[in-house]
Amino acid sequence: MCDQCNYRQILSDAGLSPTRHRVRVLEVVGNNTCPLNAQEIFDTLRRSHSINRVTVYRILDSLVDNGIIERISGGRASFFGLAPNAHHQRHPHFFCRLCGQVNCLTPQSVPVDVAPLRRVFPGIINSVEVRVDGICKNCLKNNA
Amino acid sequence: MCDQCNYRQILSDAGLSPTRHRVRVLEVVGNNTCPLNAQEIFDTLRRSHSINRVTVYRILDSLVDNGIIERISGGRASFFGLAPNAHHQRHPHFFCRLCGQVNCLTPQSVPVDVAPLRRVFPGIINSVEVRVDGICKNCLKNNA
DNA sequence: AATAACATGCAATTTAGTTGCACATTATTG
DNA sequence: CAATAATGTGCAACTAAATTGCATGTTATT
Repeated sequence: MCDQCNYRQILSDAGLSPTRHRVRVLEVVGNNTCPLNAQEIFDTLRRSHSINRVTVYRILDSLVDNGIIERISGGRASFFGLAPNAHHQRHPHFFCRLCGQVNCLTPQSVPVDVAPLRRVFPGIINSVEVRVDGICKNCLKNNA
Repeated sequence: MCDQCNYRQILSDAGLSPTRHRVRVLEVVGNNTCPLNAQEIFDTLRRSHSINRVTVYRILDSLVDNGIIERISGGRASFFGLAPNAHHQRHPHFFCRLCGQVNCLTPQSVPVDVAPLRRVFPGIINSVEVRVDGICKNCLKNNA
């Protein structure tokens, strides 16, 4: 979730022209409190605009490739949230295997230190995903 | 990779009868130096034995449910490796987005501390996955 | 205005995994 | 031991998620 990001600016800075669709996809991802999967993003967009499912997938791919958003794995689908940047610290995610929702955890909740790996790793490191799997509070209550 | 594990014993201890197929699936997963996906495990097995793809999926699911092996996400598929146990410390994995291989990193390379989360998390924590994405040494060389 | 480059839509396809049901094998009981 | 129950496996069909090829539309460059 971001109140400080200028999405058009972010796109332009990355060399992507701020087309209607790209801006809208980025708004949906950026304005949501938790990561969404491609279908949810598509469903949200189509409620108010005409857009194709494939276009959503392609835009999500390019936003990930440009480091604007990040892909988070959860169950069999990918979820998308704003990538770490000046306003957004990197943080881990929780995937509930019952309801399938992905939620953000605080950056402090699962501290990781990638520095040791960066010093010795002979390839390129693009991202580090920390994902906690289990059962969320709500599901625990509802299925008790 | 494990030289010290008695796979039949591990299965029995978990309450799973050590059928041919289960023992073989576990051998393939346990004897490999890096995690394999379901298709690779199936392809390896069918070279020497008659086995169905669905059976492989079902056995992998039950081994994961019983905490014998662990599921590691990489690209669009799941990969499988021995779960942490007496002989195998928990460790992070590296997913190369070019060749699609998953490799094990040393436990020390990306230290994580789940304790802070465990103290405050209101749900159930089943597993914590640390996955580094990027480009591996080989692909870096071959595509330079 | 012409052209090139990039973006989008649509249908078809692929990949990874799942389900339902029949048959086979193993375990349990009388 | 046979009878029965429980578990395991195979096969065909199905589903969800994502991708591809190609036509058309839009934007940028000369």
